[in-house]
Amino acid sequence: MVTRYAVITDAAIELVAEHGMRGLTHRAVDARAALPAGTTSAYYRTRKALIEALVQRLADLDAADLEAGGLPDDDVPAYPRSLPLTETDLDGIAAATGALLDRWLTDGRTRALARYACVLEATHHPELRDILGHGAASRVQARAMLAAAGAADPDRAGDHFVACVDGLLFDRLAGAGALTAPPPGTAASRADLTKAVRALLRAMAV
Amino acid sequence: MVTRYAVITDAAIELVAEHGMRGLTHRAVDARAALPAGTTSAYYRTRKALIEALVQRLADLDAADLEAGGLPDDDVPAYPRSLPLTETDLDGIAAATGALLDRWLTDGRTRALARYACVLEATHHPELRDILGHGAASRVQARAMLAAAGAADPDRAGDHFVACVDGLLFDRLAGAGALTAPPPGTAASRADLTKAVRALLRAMAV
DNA sequence: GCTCCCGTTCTACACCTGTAGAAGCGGCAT
DNA sequence: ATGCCGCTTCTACAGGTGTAGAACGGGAGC
Repeated sequence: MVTRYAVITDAAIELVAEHGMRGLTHRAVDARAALPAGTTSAYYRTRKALIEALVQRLADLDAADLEAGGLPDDDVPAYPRSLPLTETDLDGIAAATGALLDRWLTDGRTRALARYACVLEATHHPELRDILGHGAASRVQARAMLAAAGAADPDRAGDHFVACVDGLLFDRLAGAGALTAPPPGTAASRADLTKAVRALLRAMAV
Repeated sequence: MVTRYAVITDAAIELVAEHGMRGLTHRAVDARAALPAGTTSAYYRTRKALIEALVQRLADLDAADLEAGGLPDDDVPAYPRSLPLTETDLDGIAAATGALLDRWLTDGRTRALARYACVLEATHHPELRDILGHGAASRVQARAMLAAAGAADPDRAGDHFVACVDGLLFDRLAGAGALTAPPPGTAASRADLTKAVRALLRAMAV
């Protein structure tokens, strides 16, 4: 059974992805989740509480994905749900990352868009940053990988790496690079992303 | 003499940077620009018109910076206002890019934040994308540079490059990497960014 | 049976926002 | 000076939004 809290926060995520933070209102969430009017307002009295719950939900979903390790998604077996922690071969890492990025562009698009909106929001609401714990997991992963690959300063390099990967993702999500890039969800897209990530890894691992 | 249009759109940019798109209202702009109530509403009857003007203003400001080429800023002589188009030495390009990025983190922070908010907004309002012409200039520049550096596929590589650079910027703007990164505005910050960009260039130029 | 309680649903209300139109005002041409 | 015309300023108003609290309902405990 899905708790009502999850129903509400999931609807909130969809709204933010579709209409931006501005589209997030108590009543809109009720409508989107097909709940009786006033429900969201009862569960999260203030808007701040609603946003925090939304961000927490994003973090929880990520944690669940991480939990699954590199295992394929039940729903979409072609994709991993997160990077395999054990992998040390750079080509393998790049391929997995490329696939993962492509997933964020297709199935995960909603969540990805909501996340960027929240990260931006965290700029003027620091408490969100703590909840989001911004990409702490991927950061740790990246550092470990680069350390294993023999980078001189794996911590800095790891941070640069995840920032760049986030940039690649954002670029396509926002449709900036989408004009020239291969369409998401295709093998070409995965290959292109993999290639970029591979280059990044090679660059950072020195 | 500064036109009233510029006063309004500049105030709008500040508002968006500080409080997000949600903070952008006709009345808030009036207050921020210390204009009589109702002024913004008279100049831009609809909210959509206001946003489009804001985005256009961002584009114009960028164009003005580009116009200045790699020349130092009048206000802040330590920084260039855009990348030198002529430069072909990779180390030189990296240094200039690093300095430029650091500028976006300090003096240009407001504009940078507003831009990211608008890019995100463009996700659900495609007409904004056309106005913003997303980073077309930097894209062209990057492609040319990488072509000169002998990259195999300079167009794709150039796009990857600007996406990654944007990622580095966003990462620090949003305060994600800001915890571990050197504080902006310092030589250390510039060095760190330059190093990351240098690595990127090396990676993409193959 | 009645009672109490907690989760749910409904209503109220002050305030904010977008947008339209009226009122005011200064200069220009007649 | 008179009348006209543009810019500017003010006011109105219909929704929308955040938040609080009242009404409802059904199951647990007596």
